[in-house]
Amino acid sequence: MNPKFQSLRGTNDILPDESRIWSYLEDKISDIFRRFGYQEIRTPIFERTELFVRSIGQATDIVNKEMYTFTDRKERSLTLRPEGTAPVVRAYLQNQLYTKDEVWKLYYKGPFFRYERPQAGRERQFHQFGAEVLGVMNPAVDAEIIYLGYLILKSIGLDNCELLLGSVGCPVCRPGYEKVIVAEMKEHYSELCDDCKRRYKDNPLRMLDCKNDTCKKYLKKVPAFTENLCEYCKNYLAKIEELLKLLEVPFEITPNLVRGLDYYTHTTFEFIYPHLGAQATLIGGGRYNHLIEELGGEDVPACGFAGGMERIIAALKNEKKQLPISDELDVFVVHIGTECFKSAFQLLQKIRSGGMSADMDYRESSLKSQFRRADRFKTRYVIIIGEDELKNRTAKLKNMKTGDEESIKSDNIVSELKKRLIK
RNA sequence: GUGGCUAUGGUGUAAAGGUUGCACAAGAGACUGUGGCUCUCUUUGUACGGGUUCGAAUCCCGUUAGCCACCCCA
Repeated sequence: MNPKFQSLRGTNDILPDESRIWSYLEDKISDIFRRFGYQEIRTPIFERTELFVRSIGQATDIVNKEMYTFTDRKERSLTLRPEGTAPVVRAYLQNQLYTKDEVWKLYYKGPFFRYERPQAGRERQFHQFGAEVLGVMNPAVDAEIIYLGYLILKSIGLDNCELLLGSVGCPVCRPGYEKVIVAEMKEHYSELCDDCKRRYKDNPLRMLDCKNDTCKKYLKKVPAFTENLCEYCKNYLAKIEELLKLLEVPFEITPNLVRGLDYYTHTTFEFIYPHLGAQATLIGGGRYNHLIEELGGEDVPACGFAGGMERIIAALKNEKKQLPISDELDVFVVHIGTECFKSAFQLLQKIRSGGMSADMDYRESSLKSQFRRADRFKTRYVIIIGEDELKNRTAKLKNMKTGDEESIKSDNIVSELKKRLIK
């Protein structure tokens, strides 16, 4: 078959076999967020373009080439949200949440959009969940945010991820360190790759992330940022390390963990699942102390992370772990002959009203094919209504696991099923 | 955005320019009221649009989509 339409590049239909996994994970993740005291927030799918430009950073790849931006009928530039933090901060300011409480712990989940070349683990419409703590500057928050990510991954069976931890400094020490990089790289400028030449001017810190061999060679001589942090930042990072050790979360200090969004300050971290190819980051996050001010609020500190659903599911599949997903059907109603259809249909709805899952074949299929169907649906009990049963005002109840059959009075079917299925 | 690889029933795979075959899945039956196992039968395909050729799944071009690497990020 050649359908007239197909989904756009980088977008996917999540079919029942997959959506079962999605719902399971979403429930599990929401549950953990709630246990940690986070409340859900839902923000619109699109915002003014300027919000993302201001928050993510003019010079970043996301803003420069990866946004789904369009003009609406009033000639406003709008953008499909490429990430979750900026909208949350916007909502926090717009709704003046800070007047109701100094501290907010929020979580979200949903679709996000980036115009990139798709690849396994990278879609144009992808799905993230995330958490933000607004209003507290304390290493305990950073540590808890990291622990939260750790626990989510662990509780779904991904307990062998690597945690990378770093710091991008603060306005006190970052400019100084950028000078160190620039000074060190000055004499090699002509040999740098094109990207690094640009970064040299725009954002020297990003050079540390370069994969080019020549650049890497020279960058090795640059002292690690973790050695050049100001006393405050150094202490802050050390306290997070201390708390993570307390919580028995293994981590690795990465001197050059630079993230692609400009708003980060101090803490940055990433959970990596190494067997996933190039798209290995499952969860990424950090502290963003000046974003709220940048978007027009007071200077409120904040910290958060986001995790990628598609990647987590890919990792889970790679692990070949069985998820405890139940797709069993409680009851399948089998009918024989036109006469019995009505009673079967009525009974079906009664069973459902009684709180059990039930289905039937709406076609007049053979008994055999109805049973085959019941079997495929992993049915626990089959109810059979035929002419004999109709005459005697009874139905046959068959336990599909044991094969046992018994005859039951019509009036008692629902209660008998309940007795067996609902504990 | 750059480079490379790929596209055959619903799914997974064969056919080295000459009849699109197999397995699984799906449907019907093998007992005139009973599923899983077995057996039989049936349905369904060369991604789309051009070109080369007597003849194209096969060669060429374009489109679309997927994959891989770069880039970036969740």
